[in-house]
Amino acid sequence: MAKELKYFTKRSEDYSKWYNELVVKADLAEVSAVRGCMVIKPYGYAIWEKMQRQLDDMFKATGHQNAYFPLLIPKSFLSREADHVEGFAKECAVVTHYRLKNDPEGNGVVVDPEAKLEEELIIRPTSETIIWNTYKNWIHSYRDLPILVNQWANVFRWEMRTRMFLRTAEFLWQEGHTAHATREEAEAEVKKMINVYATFAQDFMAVPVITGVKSANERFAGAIDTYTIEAMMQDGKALQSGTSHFLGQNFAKAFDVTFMNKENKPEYVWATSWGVSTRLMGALIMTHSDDNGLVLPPKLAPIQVVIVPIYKDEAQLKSISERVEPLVEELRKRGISVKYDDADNRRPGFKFADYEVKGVPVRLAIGARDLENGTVEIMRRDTLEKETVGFDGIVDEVVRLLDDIQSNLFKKALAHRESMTRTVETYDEFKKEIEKGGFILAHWDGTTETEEKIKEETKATIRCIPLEGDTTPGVCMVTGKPSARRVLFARSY
RNA sequence: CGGGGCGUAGCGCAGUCCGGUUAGCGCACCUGCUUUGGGAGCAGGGGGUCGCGAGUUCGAAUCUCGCCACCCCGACCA
Repeated sequence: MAKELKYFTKRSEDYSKWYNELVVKADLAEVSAVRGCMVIKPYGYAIWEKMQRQLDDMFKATGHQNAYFPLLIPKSFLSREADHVEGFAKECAVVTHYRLKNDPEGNGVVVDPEAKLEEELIIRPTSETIIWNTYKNWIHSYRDLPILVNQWANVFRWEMRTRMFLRTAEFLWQEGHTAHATREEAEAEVKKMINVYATFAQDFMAVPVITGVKSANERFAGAIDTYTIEAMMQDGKALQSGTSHFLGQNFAKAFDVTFMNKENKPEYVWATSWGVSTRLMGALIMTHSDDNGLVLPPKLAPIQVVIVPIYKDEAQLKSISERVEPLVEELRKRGISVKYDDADNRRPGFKFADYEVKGVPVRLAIGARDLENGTVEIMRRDTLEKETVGFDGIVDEVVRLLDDIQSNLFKKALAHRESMTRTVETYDEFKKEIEKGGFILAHWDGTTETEEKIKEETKATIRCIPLEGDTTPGVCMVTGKPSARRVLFARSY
């Protein structure tokens, strides 16, 4: 099976380059003509749609509804919450005019200087402000609460450096924005949603994650607490894959959103927000893929099974098709998405390689030889193992295999993470270990100064204070001051 | 914004140092024949503002100056 890599930079040679090539060659996305933006191609978008559908079901199951809010946000809204604006002010696209006109000098069109807006509009980097400005009108009584709303949308941040899926100027995401009568209820919502994300990542993406709380330094601008799921990529770097924020009453105060409680007294509303983005696509790619291309977990693969006929002439194709069509139907009845690729403008070898690059989990190949023997060749993308099995019972075999691939991918990713997670006691040890990549569990005194020092000297940040795991106290590896528990360090994307 | 790199066909690149035929190669594309159980072979064909602008020169992809774009490393990144 050792095959020359004709199309890829090896993963081990240049991880960045491998990733970029993979995204393009698996037909997921490409760099667009617009600075910092990305074109998501149909195949990539199909994966995103599967993620969307699953997440949306999970949101509905936890009592949420979808709504939609404007793309443009009056600049003044962003001045309301001081901490919040601090995190975004510098990185937003601003709309200043509302009209174009023909260039008097004949060079196409120019911005009409007459059409200057009195108040500039900001293209949303996130929607807290416009949503809380709206919630002010929706909320008057405790009877109006809770509001459990989610929005699927695009957002835009003028990032200085972009990478496909991981950090693009424009990206697609969902943002949940909930309003509650009590602190306890809001805090429970925050935890509930980070757990939804963790479940989704692990059960559907087959990406193991560590759930935890962000340090003060790393949390969302305007939040009291930020919960996160952190995944480890194959190169040992961490990827923040989803966040859930407890916003306290900060936005309620900034937008003056109060409700009358049962005692007829006004109170500020408690808020949460939570989101995952197309960055999850990056996590998916960087967790499972190999030197032959993309590897998709069956639950998110747009095509779960591809069937490739091998034939010499029309007559052979016809008899193969007659054999395959009932199989396709049978598989579809079992809820499996199947593609029967009988295109005659590509040779089988090309198709094999092509579906491997695209990460299709299971491939069936069937030719004249198989027709005679009553067999079919079956290959699994995760291990690239193939075997020839009897045609009868192939449906059950495919179902079993899809299941097995799904759990195998998770196990593999988990084993990789475990093997690259270490515990260290001293700062010297830390500095040495961080160079090898991966997660490091170490004691920290809880101060921003120490965190900054570590970041500056090692480029590692605190990914989170895990909710689970070893909670024994100790002393900070840098300052020797007391530490409540070990926290998770890594270099990150 | 700092450091480095790059810009030549749809994509990837050579040619630039040291100016001189008609600007070249691989992939992709088109046509034909043979092929089809792991990215087919042969033959033929199409496709170029050499990033943009100015300058030097008999002559510029090549030298000079200016500008622009993109990529990488930093800074930045709820």
